[in-house]
Amino acid sequence: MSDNSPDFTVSLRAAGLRPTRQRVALARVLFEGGHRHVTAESLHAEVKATRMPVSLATVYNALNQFRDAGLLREVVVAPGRSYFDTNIGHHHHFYVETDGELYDFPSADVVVAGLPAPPEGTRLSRVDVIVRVRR
Amino acid sequence: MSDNSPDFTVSLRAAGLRPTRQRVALARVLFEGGHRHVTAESLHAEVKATRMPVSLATVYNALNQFRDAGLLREVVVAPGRSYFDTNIGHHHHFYVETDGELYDFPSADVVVAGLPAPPEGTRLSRVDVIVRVRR
DNA sequence: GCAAGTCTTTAGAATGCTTCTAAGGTTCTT
DNA sequence: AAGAACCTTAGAAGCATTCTAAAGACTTGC
Ligand SMILES: [Mn+2]
Ligand SMILES: [Mn+2]
Ligand SMILES: [Zn+2]
Ligand SMILES: [Zn+2]
Repeated sequence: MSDNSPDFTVSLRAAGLRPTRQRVALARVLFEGGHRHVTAESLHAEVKATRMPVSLATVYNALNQFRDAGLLREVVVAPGRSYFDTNIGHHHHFYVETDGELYDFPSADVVVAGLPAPPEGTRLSRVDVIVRVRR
Repeated sequence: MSDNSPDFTVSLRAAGLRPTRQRVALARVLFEGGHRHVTAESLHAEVKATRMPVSLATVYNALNQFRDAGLLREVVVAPGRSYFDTNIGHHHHFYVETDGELYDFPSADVVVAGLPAPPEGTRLSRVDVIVRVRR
């Protein structure tokens, strides 16, 4: 590579995924700017606009693979409304119910204390805090 | 009414809903015992077992109406996985990702402190804490 | 570089959950 | 009891997501 763009080929390979044209194009849209909250549909629209057509099935495949590889996390806010989040650090969300928008806020400010022990035989996976607001 | 069962006719009417046979049968299954987490499908199976057949469309209609009336709350834990919760008091949830079970825990024990102010022009609706665990 | 092997993409079909349609039935009001 | 309003229902439709299987792309060893 002779330019200064991040080498998604390397990170995809490190995640155990072949760096195909489609996955590289999707990774660029997802990870080149700041943090993003995308749906499969919105990402599909964006990547098509880059003149690298990718099928919707491939967008779903890639999002699920990226999530399974730890490159993304999934946030479910409402039935049939799932966002993929490029911010994989500790943080929580505002969800604006009236228009479907999702905003981050750092978990550093928030204290979630006094959680009971997980049910017998289970191990903690993640604590999601979703603050639902309306306009 | 001559027996000692709760009069769902009254609570349904208070919620602005006609106490039809179907809604009363559903209310009985939902509210007669302790708190419940049901899906449309699971409730449909239960009410059919009471020999009062109700269509699945009616179960969906009733769950949405009960929720809109504040008799139930909806908890979305995963894409395509929505529970209706008869516990409408303040509490939070353990979600066992590996088998789809949902358990309550009281919010009294839990402190969620330091939440940032809601985005401009929005009002707080609810704070959901979902503690995800795996077996 | 080339072939073989493996993995990926894709269009379109299928799925699963939820909502809609519109026709017939129930409940409420007078 | 009659009219009006509302409710239930089967089946169709909708929507997000996954599956199928055939064609294409990437990788490895030569
Ligand atoms: Mn998914
Ligand atoms: Mn619903
Ligand atoms: Zn986020
Ligand atoms: Zn609950």
